[in-house]
Formats: sequence, C-alpha cells, structure tokens
Amino acid sequence: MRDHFSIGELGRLASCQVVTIRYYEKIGMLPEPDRSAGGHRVYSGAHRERLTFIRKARELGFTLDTVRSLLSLSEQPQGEPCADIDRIAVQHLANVRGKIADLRSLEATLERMLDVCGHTTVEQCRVLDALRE
Amino acid sequence: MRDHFSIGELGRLASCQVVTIRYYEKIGMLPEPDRSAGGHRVYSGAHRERLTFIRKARELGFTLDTVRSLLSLSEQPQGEPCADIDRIAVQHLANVRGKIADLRSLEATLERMLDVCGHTTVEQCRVLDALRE
DNA sequence: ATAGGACCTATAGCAACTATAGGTTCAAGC
DNA sequence: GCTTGAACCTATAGTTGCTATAGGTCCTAT
Repeated sequence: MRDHFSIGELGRLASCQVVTIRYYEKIGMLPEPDRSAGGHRVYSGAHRERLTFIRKARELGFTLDTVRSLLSLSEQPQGEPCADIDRIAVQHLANVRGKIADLRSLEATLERMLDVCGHTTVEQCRVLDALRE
Repeated sequence: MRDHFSIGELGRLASCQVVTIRYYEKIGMLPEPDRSAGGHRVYSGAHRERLTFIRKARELGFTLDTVRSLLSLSEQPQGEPCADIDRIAVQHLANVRGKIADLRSLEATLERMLDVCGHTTVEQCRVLDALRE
C-alpha cells in the first residue's frame, strides 16, 4: 500500500469525514502532516494507522479524551503491562452497561404510556397525562 | 398551592436548575414571566405546569424540539385525536430501542476484547489489537 | 441597617463534530 | 499547453442542551 495519501483518500481509508480529519489536527489528535507545493495535506502510513485507531475507538464509544489516553498508553515501551488499557476498557464497559440499563427503564416507561393510551382524544391522552404528572 | 414563584422556587418544584430555566426562556420554551419591582422573575402556576411538562419529557429523552411539538399538540382544542402525540412517542420508543441494540452490540464487542486480553504486555494487548484492526 | 443568599445580565465554554462562504490547487482529458 | 471541475484550502459560525464565570443588584431576616 502507498504510504502517502491526500486528505480525501485518508478519509475513505479510515472511515472519517475530511472536515473531521482537519478538526482532529486542530485539536492535536493527529500530528500535522507534510504539505504539497500547493499547500495540500499529504499523509503518511503512520497517520493512517493513528486515524484508524481513533475512529475505531470512537465507534466503540470512547471519548476523544479517553482515546488520547489509549493512544499514549499504546505508545509505551514494549514489555509494559497493559493493565491500564484494560482498566479503561473495563470502565467503559461499565458505562455502556449503565446506559443500557437507563435506556431499558426508559423503554419500559414509554411502553407503559403507549399501552394505556389507546389513541383517544387530546384531553384524554395518557401520554400527555404521564408528562403532566 | 401558591401561584407565584421565584425562579429558585420554580426550579425546586420542577426539578430544574435556575440557569436552565433562564435558558429555556431565552430559546422560547418558556414564556417570559412578570417581573418584580426590582426586576426578579415572578412565575405563575401555568409556568410551573409547562416547565414540569418540559422536564418530564426531557427525562424521557425527547429532544427539546420534540418537546416543542408535544407542547403545541397538547394545546390543541379538546376533541382533537391524540394520534400525532402517540406517533411521536412510538417513534421515540423506536429510537430508544435502536440505541439499546447499538449499545448491546458495543457491550458484546468490549466483552470479547477483554475476554481474550488476559492482561499481558502492551505489545501483546488484545484490546489495542482490536483498535488497530 | 446590614449581611449574605438569591437574584440579575452577558458572555464563554463543553463534546464532537457539521455547515457555510469564498477562494486555490490538482489531475484528467483535449 | 489549456481547460474544467472535483478536491482541496482557511476561517468562522452553528449544532444540542445545557453549565460556568464574572461582576453586579435585590430581598429578607436579624
């Protein structure tokens, strides 16, 4: 594979919008790439790997701040234990489970509201009642 | 119950922060209340009902824009069918279920990552591998 | 009369992008 | 070599739903 890409190519390769790549550069998530004579960004394979990592982690719901931590941990010298990385992932898993629980109770509430409503008129609407308390 | 409240009282009654009430006023979710001689906001029972409605709907995860629709539908003349309200709630329920499904697949992915990792060293970390592809 | 808590306005910040405007460069086809 | 239009460039503002800060004024209880 080639190891220099335009911003559009990099976007396609890492499933990331072009504007988002520039945004990542601005906030320091991606190092500034070289430029062509005319000022266009030229990315290396290392950029591609880093951006792929960022996007995967974002898809898994890690915050950008957490991705920063994961990246710096992943750059530690070989032989370092990966316990810190696991800890972050375990914490995130707990967050995800918490969100699932919250959404399930929301789901149940909405189901109950809709169950009893039965499509009547506005002044008898059970959904509105539920919101009015 | 009294039917005039300071902003702080209203906040306690409707489980809403004071700054958020002012924010709702600014974006037109809450009508401007009367003012005391010194310029402090004085709210009515109608304000209280409206804010309670908004907060309940927000707790159920409706966006402010959707809350606006719910409020205007709830102000329709008596006798109007509440089908539109039900439709909004059904749509929201579908969104919630979609999010639950997304989070569950996320949960499974994170579990798999952590299962195979086994706390080794950074260069063998399976969590990082998963992120690097 | 005074103290201090509650209130006031205005502005900026958060996460993580997305959208817009107005201009420049690059690469392919003739 | 020239043209054309897609892809690139910068800078700024907008999104959602608030929250935080600064610097001041009012209200109420003692």
